[in-house]
Amino acid sequence: MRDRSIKREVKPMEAMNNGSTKKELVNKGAWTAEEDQKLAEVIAIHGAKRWKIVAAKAGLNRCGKSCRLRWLNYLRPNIKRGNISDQEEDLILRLHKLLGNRWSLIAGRLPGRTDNEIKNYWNSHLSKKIKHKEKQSGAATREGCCNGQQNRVEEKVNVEMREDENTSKGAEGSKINFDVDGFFDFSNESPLNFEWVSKFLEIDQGWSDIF
DNA sequence: AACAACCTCAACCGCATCAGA
DNA sequence: GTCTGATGCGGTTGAGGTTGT
Repeated sequence: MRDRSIKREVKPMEAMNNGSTKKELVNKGAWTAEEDQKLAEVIAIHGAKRWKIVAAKAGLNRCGKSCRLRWLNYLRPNIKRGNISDQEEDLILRLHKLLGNRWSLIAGRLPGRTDNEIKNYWNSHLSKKIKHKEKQSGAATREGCCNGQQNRVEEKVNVEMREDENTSKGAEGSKINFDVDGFFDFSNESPLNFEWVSKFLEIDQGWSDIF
């Protein structure tokens, strides 16, 4: 994977404002290696929370939000960078079908991947792939296939799942009682435990059977 | 070689939610 | 119960790289 963060020019707020007299000079734009190091050091001491304090302690003129994002998407240990495998791609597709654009939840199922990375991957690769597939299957529909209906069914599943979430997590109206947040609560789970995958695939298969 | 068009991805922005006072 | 600041999330932007002409 390319790392632009070092090559990119840092544009402090001052420069962005054309030298106008802003009280706060907040550093924006790409992070330098030096900033990364400072941030990592401060997080090692104070932990990865209270981002405003972390930002202040690091003395980087960065807002807490920016520090958090940098840590989560880049500096955090065990970050997997580079190509997304076919297996991971398949998983993303299935999870997206199930959850929609809930990138953080999807990322939670892919150890070492960040929500931002998955979101980017989806927008640049998978959404196009799907459009392409739809185009192909759309042609097939005209020849007698029922892909349009299939899409509607998928949409329906998503809607019903959202309703499940919004109501008492197990609404009566839906065909399957499925607690998304419960199911995707990973707090007590090892990231390498993939038992849930088969569980998920079972459910996925269940829907296929229903529709 | 030069330029334009397209692609990728790090980072920002705005909003929603949460937690503490 | 309300207010306020912190945090988290998804959408969007834009710099820089790549590819095509």
